[in-house]
Amino acid sequence: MIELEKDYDPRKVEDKWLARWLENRAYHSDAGSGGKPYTIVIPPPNVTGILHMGHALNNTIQDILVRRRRMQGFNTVWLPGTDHAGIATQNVVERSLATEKKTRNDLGREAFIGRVWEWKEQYGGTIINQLKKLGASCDWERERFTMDPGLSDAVTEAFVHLYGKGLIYRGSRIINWCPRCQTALSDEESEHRDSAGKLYHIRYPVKGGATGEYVVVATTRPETMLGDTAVAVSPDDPRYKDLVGKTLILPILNREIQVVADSFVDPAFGTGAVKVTPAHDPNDFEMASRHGLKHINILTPDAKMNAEAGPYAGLDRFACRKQLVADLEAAGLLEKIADHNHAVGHCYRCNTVVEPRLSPQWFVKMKPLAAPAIEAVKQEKIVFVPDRWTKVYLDWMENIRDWCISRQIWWGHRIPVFYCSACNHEWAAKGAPSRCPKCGDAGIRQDEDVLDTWFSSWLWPFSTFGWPEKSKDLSFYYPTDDLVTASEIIFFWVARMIMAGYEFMGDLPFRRVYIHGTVRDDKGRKMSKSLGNSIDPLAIINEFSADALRFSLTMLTATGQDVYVSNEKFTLGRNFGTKLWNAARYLQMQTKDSPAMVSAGIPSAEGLAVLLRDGIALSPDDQHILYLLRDAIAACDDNLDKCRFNDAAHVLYEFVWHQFCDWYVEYSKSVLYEAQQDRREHVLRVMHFVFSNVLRLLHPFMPFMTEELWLAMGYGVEGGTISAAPWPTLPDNATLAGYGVNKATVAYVDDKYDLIRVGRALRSDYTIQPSRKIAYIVKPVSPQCADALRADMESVLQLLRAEKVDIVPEFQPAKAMPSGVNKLGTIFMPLDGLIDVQAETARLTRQREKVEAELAKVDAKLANQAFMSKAPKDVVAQLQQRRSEVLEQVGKYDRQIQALV
RNA sequence: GGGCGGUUAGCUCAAUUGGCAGAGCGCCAGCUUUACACGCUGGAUGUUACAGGUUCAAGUCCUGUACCGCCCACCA
Repeated sequence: MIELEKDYDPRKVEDKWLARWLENRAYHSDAGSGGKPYTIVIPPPNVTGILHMGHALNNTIQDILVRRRRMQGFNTVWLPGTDHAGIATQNVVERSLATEKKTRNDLGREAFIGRVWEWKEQYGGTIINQLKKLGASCDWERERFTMDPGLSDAVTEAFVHLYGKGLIYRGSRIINWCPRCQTALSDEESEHRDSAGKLYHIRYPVKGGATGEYVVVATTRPETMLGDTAVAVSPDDPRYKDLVGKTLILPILNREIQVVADSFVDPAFGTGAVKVTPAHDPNDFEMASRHGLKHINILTPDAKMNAEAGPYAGLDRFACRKQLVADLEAAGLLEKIADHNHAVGHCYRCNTVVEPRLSPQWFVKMKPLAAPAIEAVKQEKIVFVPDRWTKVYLDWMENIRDWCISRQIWWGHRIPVFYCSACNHEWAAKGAPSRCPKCGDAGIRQDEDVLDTWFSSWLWPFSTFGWPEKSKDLSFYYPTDDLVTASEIIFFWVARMIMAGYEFMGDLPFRRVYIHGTVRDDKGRKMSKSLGNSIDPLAIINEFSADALRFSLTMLTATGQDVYVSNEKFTLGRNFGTKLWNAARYLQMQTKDSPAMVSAGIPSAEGLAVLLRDGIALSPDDQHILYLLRDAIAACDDNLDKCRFNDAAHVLYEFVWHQFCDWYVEYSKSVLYEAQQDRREHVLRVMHFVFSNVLRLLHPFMPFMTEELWLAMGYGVEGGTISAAPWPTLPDNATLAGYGVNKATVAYVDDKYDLIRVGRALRSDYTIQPSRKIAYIVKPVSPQCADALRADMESVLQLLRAEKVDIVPEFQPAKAMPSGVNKLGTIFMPLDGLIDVQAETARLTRQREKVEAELAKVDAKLANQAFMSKAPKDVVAQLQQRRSEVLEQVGKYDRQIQALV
């Protein structure tokens, strides 16, 4: 044993263990080196990221899963890494360039990418180090980065494969364009946000019509009219029947445009006439292809008006909107401006309003990839926890649209497509070809675009294990077991990984997806930098400890529900840690003279048998705590199996604090302080046995403190680790009985504790100083109870803090005496004339009223014939049992009140 | 517009399959009880959002309403 300091110093202990774990390669796994595999791949945080509460929760959950499996003997690997986060990282580096008054164009592509790598080398390890501080038991030797050579190779392989199958194509489509990042975004990367906009009603004069003959169109983006090539109306709209086919004059530009009929148009919305801007609206684009309309792009990449915008060329889109509206108004062509709330797309990286824009981009055909991924989930080969996400996933998958994978940025995997300038041949290839495979010309160039970051992430579960090589790791660790992530990322990542798994590996990427809630502030708002309401997990680690952070988060997060946190909430985990620490200290102090007793805490095949070495029978309290320990292990396992992490933590919290500390340790004091040596040692054994189990059960939740205590208590050896200790299992009921744990005794102890509570309440009601030892009298309900209590008197005295407790079966108090009723009997507190008759009458009357109310309730139920005939027997029996108890108590109170007057 | 989640003690949340509504924090009273005041003992606190329904029995199942939140969506 290593003596524990009075105060736990988490900074010292956590730093120490962190260093040792890394040094000892404590969490390294080798393929095939014993044990069935258990695999988790981390959702790779952005390399630009810093640890926030969402990460803390996400990784704590993964660590709980992984640490438990490791202790259960699985060959466990938790693979860490980071994501190159194309746009986000490029933005970060561009910002730092901006401080030097430079742009990426000043550097050129190659030099800029060099800068990004420099940045990555310098700051990219931040979040990994923060994960280590959290206690994440990743196999750090396996850390991967989505841009490292192996993964880049996987990306090219995947691209070439899909290209070869015709599942990747290039086409001009309306895509979401971020004018600030100057790149296309996928549909998922454009976040729709409700905003209070305007609906502008604009008059388009009819060519050759009378003065004042207009078609009025409604639009939220008036500046796009500069790109209009038609106006569409519903074919069934009587108002416009005669207009179809006619020509309108586009105001300002005086472009002649046709009126076309298209069933897309909803006659009930706006004016029933829609301006058609094929180059800046996906629906209009569709309409244009149906009617053979021209596309006129009016925007530059940074969302300024281009030459097509005539007088507005050069203006920013919003400035143009303002000017155009003013000009229309001056020309009498603005009918009205109505308020209109609608959702506007924003760039998920920089929050700029995205602009739908016609642009040549690369796409992946998703429908064929989706089919097996839908099947897998429908057949429950892959399950979502909580189950409701299954529907969200399936809805999205069944309506999946092609994925825009090209980005006009520099940081990322360059699209491996090459063009021959001699023969215009286009092909995809791995490596760096030097000649056109078709004509042999050396004049070739590679596509300028890079791939969407998620194009590398979707390969993560197998690219990290060496794919496309058929590595030993890959065959051993794949498919992975659990994926733990947040709901935001189901479409971005989870769904795509499932598709990639089937497409490239021919097998599912993971068996279970646990979706946890979002961490919010105490007002329910998402934590964000701009709101300034973030709680920094590292600040919590510094103020409390990593264990406290983890345990608190786990306790507070109901399965799949959002969690609201504030600084004070982390005292929960801190206080629990302190409790555990002090329990350990107490145990150590008591064990000083009997060091051998520690052996009961050392996991061994003997298990409980070690307790019985001296042939001493287990006391009722011993039996009780062992029984509850068994229950706690069972409940903890069950909850962890079901991803009910908060319930699992709660079971342990309750067991450790209230069962072990408040009752068992308190009981043990009488034995430890007063009993003879062999009984002392016996109790110490039970305590070490239980405590050792507790430490192991808690290890996944609070790895640092449990590791420290494991060594300090002497359950482990110097240089060892609790993660190598076996996960607790306890014998079933029958075996437990074989060790002398008797279920009836356990039930008796529950009743005994209840009796003690009644006795304590008496003392409290009469404000008797705790230091004053009371002599109680118990009138037992039966001779068996009397025997049990007599045999168990040491425990009763200790827990009741009583001087003595007389068991008097025939006790009839001669005078009024405070008392309380319990299953085992009535407990009296003789006070030697101190009783205040009035106060006591009031107290008893109050208590009687309570019991009587319950009696009335129970009686009403029992009188209900329908209930009696239809309710199951055990429910009725339970109620009848309760009735007799309550009835008896009412009678007791009556008699006591009687005695007072 | 479609979908999902939530509404339970002062606060934050639990409550597997319908079967005596719980915990933490806070609150009240008492405590230098020799591990722990980050503690111990005792205590108070509920029209389970609302309105109906099913059932012997509803926080739990069904129908509807209100409010809060999230996700998806091509009504310009």
